[in-house]
Amino acid sequence: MSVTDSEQRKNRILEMIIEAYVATTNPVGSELIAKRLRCSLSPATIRNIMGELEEEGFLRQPHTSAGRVPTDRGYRFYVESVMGIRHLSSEEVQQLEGLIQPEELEAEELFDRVCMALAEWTHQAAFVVAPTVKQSKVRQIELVPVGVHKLLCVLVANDEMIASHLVEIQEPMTREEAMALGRFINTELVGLPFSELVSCLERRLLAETDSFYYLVKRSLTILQNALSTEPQERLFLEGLSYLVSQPEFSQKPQKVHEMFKCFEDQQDELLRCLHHTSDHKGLQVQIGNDRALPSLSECSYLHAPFFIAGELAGCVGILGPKRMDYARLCAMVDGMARCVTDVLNQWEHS
Amino acid sequence: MSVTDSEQRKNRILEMIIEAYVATTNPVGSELIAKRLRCSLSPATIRNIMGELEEEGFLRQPHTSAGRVPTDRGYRFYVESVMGIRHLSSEEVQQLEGLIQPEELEAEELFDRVCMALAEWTHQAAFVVAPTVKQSKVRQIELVPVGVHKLLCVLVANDEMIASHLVEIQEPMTREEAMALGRFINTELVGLPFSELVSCLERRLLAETDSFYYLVKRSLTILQNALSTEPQERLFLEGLSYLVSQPEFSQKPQKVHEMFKCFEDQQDELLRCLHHTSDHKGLQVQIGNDRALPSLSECSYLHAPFFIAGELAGCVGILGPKRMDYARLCAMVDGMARCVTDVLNQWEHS
DNA sequence: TCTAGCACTCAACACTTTAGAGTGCTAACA
DNA sequence: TGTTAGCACTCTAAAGTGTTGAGTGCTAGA
Repeated sequence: MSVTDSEQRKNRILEMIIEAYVATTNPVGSELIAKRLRCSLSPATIRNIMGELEEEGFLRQPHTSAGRVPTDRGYRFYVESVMGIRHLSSEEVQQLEGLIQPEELEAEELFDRVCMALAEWTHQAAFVVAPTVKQSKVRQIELVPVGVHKLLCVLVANDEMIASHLVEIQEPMTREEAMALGRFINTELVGLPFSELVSCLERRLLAETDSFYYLVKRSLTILQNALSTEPQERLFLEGLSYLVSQPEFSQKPQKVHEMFKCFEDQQDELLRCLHHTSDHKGLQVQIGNDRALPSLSECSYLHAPFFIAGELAGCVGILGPKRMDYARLCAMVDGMARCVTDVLNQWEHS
Repeated sequence: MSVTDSEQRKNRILEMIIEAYVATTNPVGSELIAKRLRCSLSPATIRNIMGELEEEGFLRQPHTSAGRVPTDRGYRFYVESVMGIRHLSSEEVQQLEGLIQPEELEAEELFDRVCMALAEWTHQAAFVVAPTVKQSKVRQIELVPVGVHKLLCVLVANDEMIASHLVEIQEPMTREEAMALGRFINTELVGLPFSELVSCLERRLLAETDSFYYLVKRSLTILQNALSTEPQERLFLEGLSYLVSQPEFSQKPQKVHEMFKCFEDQQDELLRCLHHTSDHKGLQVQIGNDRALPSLSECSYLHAPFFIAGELAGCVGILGPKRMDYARLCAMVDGMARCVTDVLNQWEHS
């Protein structure tokens, strides 16, 4: 038997162990695997191989007389080298698009639906990290006086994102003044990234010779105020009940409490974590994460990016116990991300 | 000993049992109560009284040789007749106002903060049922064309509530047309309740002689669309981790899963439930609720209304296990509700 | 009307036993 | 050299047993 043959067999056995464990939550013994292999190998041989896999750090035994359980490293190896990702058929993707296609036009509504649909579909806690206007460029900004000392500032980005913020203003502003200011903003600032608006206006203000000095100053105050409350990105989170009902957590209420505390109080941390590992490469799998978020050390999350006009815009993903059906769920998350990209780009062109 | 004396004593003992049980989660025995009463009665006498309380349905025994535990009826009686509500001092209310007073001006932000602050303060899951523009009257409506086929419809109510909805329009609309339509709406419809806008416009449309026929028709389409996606009221929910960590639930993962499923999928039902029992009378306590929401049968919730311009606007409350410190929590919820009323009315007058 | 005393009940805990699942090792076999 | 049967060994989970102690209800007497 060649070296690669033996390696292949080992991988196959690791795969079977992981799949059996994921399905049953029970440590997997040599006999079960032998049975599944239809007598091509005896339990004793399987045991030898399992011993090797344990030495290499892919498996471990909860106790002497128990079967084997995958380690983080085992899962990781499985995800990266062993499992096959089934891609969704185009019919499945179309069905999915029907599911999330909202009648309304607001991006927020779409992301919310995507998140709920993903949770419902995978029976796992699902999340969406969504972009906000702050990541795009100005298409249009409208100022609507509301009452005497308030101004509703509507920010429209070139990728259909919309945000509106109420801003307090010291001196009252008439509708005409608001329109003049709006005209100024919409001729001078269109096309700039929202993230650079403030610094750009500040620069113009320093060069005091600007003939629009007063307009620049006033827009700066308002936009600074409006943009300060606009987050960089938004997190949608749904289906937490699925997380609670996982057998590995239902015996550890302490763990569940920690996780929920984390969702409530550490959203920034959580976002940073998801964002940090997300890049253009596509689907990502994170198995456990002791360093960044100890409360989620017993969880895995997997997420895939979606794009607007070819640019990375955000990601969709799920969060579950380490013991999850990676092959199936990867396909689903990946499919959903593609689907979101499709829908967003249909919007773009409409 | 007169009848009322004996009744008073019985109530005192019920009170002590409930308070001891709330504090420890353990069934309460006669000896403990006797000790707390500083030897004014012997355990045997207490036992007799406890026996009576059990016959009357206020207490029950988990098993023969256990202490007593309050029944729903026991809690109810305690809340209605026995416990004393301490009201918050004005300093405490002021402190509270400092805590929730947001720097931003949006009502949504306020309610969100109130909800989080209440959860943090009480260490219970907290909720706010908040009004939307649909419950108020039109102060101002602005139409902002966004792109070619979209219109942002900003609804400003006379009580500072603001909502904006993106509406798809068939025929493109210029900025001038939008302004004309806006002028029409803001002269003709101001002061009407948002809930009656559509029917009012429909009536005018039937009387075809209206000289503004075209404007009426166009506003109807737009407002119908904008208002259809505006909910009647919004539910804010925070601090669910506190619910998870209650000892009575941490042993019943099934229950926790049901509760979370309910929060995720039955928000309407939940809202209806909270709204139904909320009225002008003030603080309300619901102990268990088997009929309406079986998933929350093990929970109590208590909530107090807040007002805008003297009108019932919504409520704030908490949700926890039946075994909760009603006296303390009632005072807190009541205080928070008053505080919200104060803040909202300060806004109103500013 | 209250209380001391007593018999009774039952959950909780510690302890023991047993069954069985699974292992590692060894010697024999292909 | 890789595979396998056999066997001793380990350890958990479940079931059974005995003991303890908290708490009760009842009764008779103050």
